[in-house]
Amino acid sequence: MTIALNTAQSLTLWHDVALSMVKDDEPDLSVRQMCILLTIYLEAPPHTVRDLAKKLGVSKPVITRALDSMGKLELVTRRRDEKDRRNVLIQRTVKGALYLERLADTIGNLSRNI
Amino acid sequence: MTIALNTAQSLTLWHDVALSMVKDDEPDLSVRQMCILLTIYLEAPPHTVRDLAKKLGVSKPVITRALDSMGKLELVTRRRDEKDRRNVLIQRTVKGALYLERLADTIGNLSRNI
DNA sequence: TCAGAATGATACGGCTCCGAAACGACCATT
DNA sequence: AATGGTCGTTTCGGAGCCGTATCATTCTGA
Repeated sequence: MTIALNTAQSLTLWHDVALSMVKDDEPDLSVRQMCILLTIYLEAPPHTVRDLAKKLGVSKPVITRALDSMGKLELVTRRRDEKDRRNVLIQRTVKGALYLERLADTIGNLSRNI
Repeated sequence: MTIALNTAQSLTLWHDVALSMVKDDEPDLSVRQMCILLTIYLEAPPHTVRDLAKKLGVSKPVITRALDSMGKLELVTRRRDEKDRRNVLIQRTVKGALYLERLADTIGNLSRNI
């Protein structure tokens, strides 16, 4: 199935979703944080700091700090890789999955009305 | 025409667009800034600080500061309302229109591939 | 005309984030 | 065991944004 949004539909959808994110109580994630979170949940593990930095084209500290913030919100967790203890494996959480499920619901519902 | 995105489609689209925003050179707009910008361009004028604050459910300083930032990027302009000089009318710019046109293109193109 | 309301901007203290550089822990090779 | 490379984190100064409270300007209506 192919979906194609025209200009007005694209912007309206983006606006409506952004508005719902602004209006709910939870603190807004930055575009970078959202991008990291979605990568972790959409792509197959394992996820490491260096891989994410490369995928997003940002520096490693950006990833570390974003994981700190989202870790406080319990949207992601970190664990040492026992096979190679230099690596940190980034993992999903129940709260993160629910957060993105809600986001998908919002997008899906709003996409129905444009 | 009705469009309905399922969960995976919604999140993939959001991820892809966020990634393209992160990767381009321009500084990322916050969710609030984006929401304000889209409101200005999608809804009919006039737009005032207090109206935008009410629509987004945020305080007036949030709007003032977002307009400052986006004004520096030349995405919006402000002008005094001569009929009631307490009001400030927020206006579109060529640069802002082009910015959103590009965003809509990105969304439209990425929506075609999911 | 003048007190009060309305509007947008600013001051303040606090928090987050940024990019670049340096760091400690760990691994691989010899 | 030593060395060089890899990985994630931390540090540093600087910049941006937040919410609350307050401000100056402008309008309104008794």
